[in-house]
Amino acid sequence: MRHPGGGSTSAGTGTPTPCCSKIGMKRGPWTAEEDEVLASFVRQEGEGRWRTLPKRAGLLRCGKSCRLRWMNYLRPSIKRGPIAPDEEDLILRLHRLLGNRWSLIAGRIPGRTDNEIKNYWNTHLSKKLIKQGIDPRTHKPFLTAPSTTTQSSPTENPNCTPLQQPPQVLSSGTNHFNAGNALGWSGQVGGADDFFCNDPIFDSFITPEMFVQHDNNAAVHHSGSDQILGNNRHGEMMNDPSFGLDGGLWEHTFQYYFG
DNA sequence: AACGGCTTCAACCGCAGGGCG
DNA sequence: GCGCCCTGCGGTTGAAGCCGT
Repeated sequence: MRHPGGGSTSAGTGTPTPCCSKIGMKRGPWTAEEDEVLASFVRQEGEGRWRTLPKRAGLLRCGKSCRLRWMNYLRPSIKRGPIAPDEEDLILRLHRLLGNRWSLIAGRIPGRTDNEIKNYWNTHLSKKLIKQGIDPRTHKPFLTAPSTTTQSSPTENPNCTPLQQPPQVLSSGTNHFNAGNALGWSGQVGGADDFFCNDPIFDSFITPEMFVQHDNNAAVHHSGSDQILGNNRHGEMMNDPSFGLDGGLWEHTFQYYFG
């Protein structure tokens, strides 16, 4: 979409970037024909080897673009349609827990992609929180409310107490979560009700069974290169060192909340 | 109907991390 | 240990669509 038909260059250098740098490489929105070629090829050959996939599939796209298109649009498990209220609620709570770790949040919401959730957050939820006088980065009330007219109660849920220390994972540039940071933060939460706001909807999503299921998924989907469909992200999460069983965030969270 | 501002979201960019020789 | 390659992630961009005038 961006710079359709143009080539990308490294910032300020004028040298082509490795991706999409070849002359004749197509950019911008995908056509239905390209979608069909990519989808049928991935169904046949499986995911992976994205770098060489365009050549093998006969697509004039870079591997990165193919991967993104598949992950965010063509995967059969992708759920279409608007974000449901319960999904929105879950996103809010997971974001408070995880910060801008969109892929992890998406891993907890079946059929939704990290890109979709990221977009939804930036276009809807962050604005909604700001309207309510809540800092979307910290999930705490603004010290000085941005708007005096629409100011509501400090939290959207009366049962929900703002966290005493939110995940400080927001910085400029690429942002990789720090497990120790997360643990330190979770360790300072006043209690289980603070952590998950004593919310039945959240409880219904985050259950002990989910962790068992995701662990199993991890074992299955990381057994080979054919990491297909949404469950891969769940497995990825459980394989994330930050979330590993040896003192990882989810382990601590699980024990903390479920005893 | 035409126009301009605003919003949405698909797609791209740059970087980090893991695997491998 | 080092460098290369590949994949995945989060941030950013801008075309397309929406909406008010």
